[in-house]
Amino acid sequence: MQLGNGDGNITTIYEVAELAGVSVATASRALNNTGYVSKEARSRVLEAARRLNYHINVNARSLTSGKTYTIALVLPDVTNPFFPAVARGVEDAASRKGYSVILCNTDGSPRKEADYLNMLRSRRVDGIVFTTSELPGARISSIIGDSSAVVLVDRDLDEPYDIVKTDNVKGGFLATSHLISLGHTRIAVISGPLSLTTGMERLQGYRDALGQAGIPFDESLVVEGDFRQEGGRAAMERLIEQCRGRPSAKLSAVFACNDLMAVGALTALEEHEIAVPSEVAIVGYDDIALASVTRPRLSTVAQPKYEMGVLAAEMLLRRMANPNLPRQQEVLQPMLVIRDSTLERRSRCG
Amino acid sequence: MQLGNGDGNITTIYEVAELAGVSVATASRALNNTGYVSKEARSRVLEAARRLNYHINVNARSLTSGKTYTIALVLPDVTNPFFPAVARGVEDAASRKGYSVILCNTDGSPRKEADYLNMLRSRRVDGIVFTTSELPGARISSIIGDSSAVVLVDRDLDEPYDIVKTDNVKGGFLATSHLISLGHTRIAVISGPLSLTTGMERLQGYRDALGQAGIPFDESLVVEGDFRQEGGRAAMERLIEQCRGRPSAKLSAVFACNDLMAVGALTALEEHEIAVPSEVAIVGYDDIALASVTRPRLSTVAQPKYEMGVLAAEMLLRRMANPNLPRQQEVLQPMLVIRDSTLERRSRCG
DNA sequence: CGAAGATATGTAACCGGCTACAGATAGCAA
DNA sequence: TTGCTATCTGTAGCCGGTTACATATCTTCG
Repeated sequence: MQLGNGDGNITTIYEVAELAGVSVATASRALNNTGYVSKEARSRVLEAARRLNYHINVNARSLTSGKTYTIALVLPDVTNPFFPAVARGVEDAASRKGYSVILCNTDGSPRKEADYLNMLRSRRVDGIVFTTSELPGARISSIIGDSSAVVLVDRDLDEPYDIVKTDNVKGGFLATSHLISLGHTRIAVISGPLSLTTGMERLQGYRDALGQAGIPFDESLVVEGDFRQEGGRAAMERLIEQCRGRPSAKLSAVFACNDLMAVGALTALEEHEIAVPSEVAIVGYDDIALASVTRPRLSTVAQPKYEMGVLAAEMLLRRMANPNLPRQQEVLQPMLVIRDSTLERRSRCG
Repeated sequence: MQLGNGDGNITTIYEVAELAGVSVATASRALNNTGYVSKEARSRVLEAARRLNYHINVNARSLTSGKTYTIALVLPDVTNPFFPAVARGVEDAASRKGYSVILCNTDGSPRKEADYLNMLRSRRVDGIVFTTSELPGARISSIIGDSSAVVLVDRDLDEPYDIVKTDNVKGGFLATSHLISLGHTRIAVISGPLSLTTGMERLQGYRDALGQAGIPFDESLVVEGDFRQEGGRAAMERLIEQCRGRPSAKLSAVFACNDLMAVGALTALEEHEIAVPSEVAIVGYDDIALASVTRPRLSTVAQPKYEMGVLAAEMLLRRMANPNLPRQQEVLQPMLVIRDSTLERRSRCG
C-alpha cells in the first residue's frame, strides 16, 4: 500500500489547484516555474500534484502552445536492417530533448507516404524525419505546408529541405576502387533503384572509379536491383546467365549497392558453386549486422547509421527552433570495411 | 500552380465554417458525418475545407473525446533484430485502425521504462504495447493507472495485463529434443537472463526435454547469458574453458536461448577451431534474419514475430474498446527450423 | 387544422491547459 | 506621507474542436 495514489482517475490542474487552495493560474505557474509564485503556494501546489498523481495533459497544452513535442520518423520499413539503427538514433536524440517520435512505415509507396503526411499534419507534429521514395518535394510541401519542419535522411530532393546523408558517390567509389586495387577489371554492379538518388549516386561512384582507372564502362555489367535480398539474388542470376552465354562477358567481381542485395547475390553464387572470393569477389554497402556473419564475411562500405539518425533529429530540432535558418546539409563519410568477400583477382564466371 | 493551397497557414474549423457560411456546429457535423446536415450545407463545408486545405487538429479533438488515437510501443531496443518485425506488426495493425504509434527504447532500464510511462501518461496515449524487463506489474499500474490499456509482449507478469507470447517452454523443449534426437546427451545451455520469464521458460523447456529423455540435468552445463551477441560469445568461452579443464564435462551440443547469443557462440567456437556442427551442434532461438546467413546456417526455433506484433496491437484495441473484458492471453506456437548447425552426435570438446 | 416527428441550424458551454490583465500587498525611496 | 516597483494572486478569455440544448421549418397524420 503506497501513498501516491495510483488509481488511474485522471486529474486536472483544477483539482490540483483546489486541493492546494489556489487558483489554476497559480497552480500552472507553480508547476511550470513561470511568473511569480510564493514559496508556500508553490510547495502546496507541488504537494497537491504529488498527492493526486497529477500528470499534465500535453494535448491540452499543445492547444495553447502550438507545439506538440512530437516528431515523426517516416521510412520505408523498419524491418529493413538499415533503418533500426537510424530509428534508434532519432529516438535517442529526440527523447533527450523531450520529444516523442511516431513511427511510420510507408513501404516506399507514394500513396502511403501521402496518407501519413496528411495524418501527421492533423497531429500537428513539430517535425518530420523523412526517408521518402518517390514523392516529389513539391508534393511533400503541398501536403504538410510549413506546419512542420522536415529533414530528409539518405535522400535528396530538389525541394529545399534539410538533408542528412552519406557521400554515396564516394562510397561507390571506395567500393569499386577497392576491387580495382585488387586487380579486378570486369566488375559488375547490382545497383539500387535508379529512381532514388541513393541508387544513382553509388552507381556514379562506380563509374568514377572505373574512369579514374581507365577501365571502360560496360553497360552490360550493370543490373538494376531493388535494395532487397531477393532482388540481389535475381540480379546475380541474370549476371551469371548472361555471362554464360557470352564468355566475353566474364566478370570477376561484383559491387552490390547494399548488403541485402549482396547477401542475395552470395546465395546465387553459392548455388552455382561459384566460389567467393576466389572466383568472384563481392562488396556490399551499409554494413548491416548481417554483413559480419555471412561466410565469407562481407566486405562492405559502412554508413554511420546511428549517427545519421542522431544528426537528423538534432538538425530537425534546430530547424524547428529557427525556421529561417539557411538550408542545412550534413554529408557524412562512408568507410570501407574489408572482410573476406574480396580477394585478389582470378577471373572466371559461372 | 495548384488550386488547393499549400501555404502551411493552419486553418481552423471556424474559418471553414465562415467560408461555407455556416456555424461551426454545422461544419463539425458535416466534416464528421454526424447529426443532421442538409446536402447543400455539407457540400459547401466540404468544398470550403478542400479550398482551405483544412486538416483537423486531433489534439484539440482529443480534449473533448478523451481519445488520442495514439498507442505506444515500449521495448528494450529496436536495434535488437527481434524487435523490428514486432514493431512493424504493431504499426501495421494500429495504422489500419487509424492509430499512430510512438516508439520508445528503454534499453531494459527500469528507470527509463518508468520515465517513458510517465511521459506516455501525460500524452494520454490510449494504449501501450510493452516489452518490459524488470519493472514489476504493480509499479506499471501505479504509474499509468488505468489511463491507458496495456498489452505485454513476450513477457509475463503477475499483474493482470493482457499478454501475447509464444510458448517458450515448448520452444526450449523443441530445441533440446531436436538435439537429443540427433543423439546428443551432453547439451549445454546458454540461457537468457533468468530474471525474465522468457529466459526462465526456455530453460524449463530444456529441462523438460532432458527429463523426458532420462538425461540427468547437469548444473554445470548451464551458463546464464544476456540475450546479446557478446554475452553469447563470453558464455561459450566459459563452456569451452570449463570443458578443457574437466574432460568429463565434454559437451557435444549447445542450445543458445536466442540467435544473437548463438551467433556469438559460433564466433567463439570458430576461434577455437571447433567445427560446427560436426564437433559441436548448436541451436538458436528467434529465427532472426542473421540465422539464415551464418555459416553454417543456424538451426533455430522460430517465433512468429510479425504476427506477435499484429496480435498485440489488435488485442490492445480490443481492450481499449472494452476495459472490462476478462484478461486476454494469446500463446503462439514456436517452430523448429532445422538448418546446418545441427547434426548427428560426435562428442568432443574444445 | 393542430400536434407530433423528422430535419436543419445556431448558440454557448465545455474539454484542460495557459496567460493577459487587473487588483492587492509589501518594500522602499523621495 | 506619497509614489513607484516588485511580488503575488485570481478572473476570465482563448486555443480548436464537440455537442447538449434551443429554435425553426417542413412533413405527415389523426
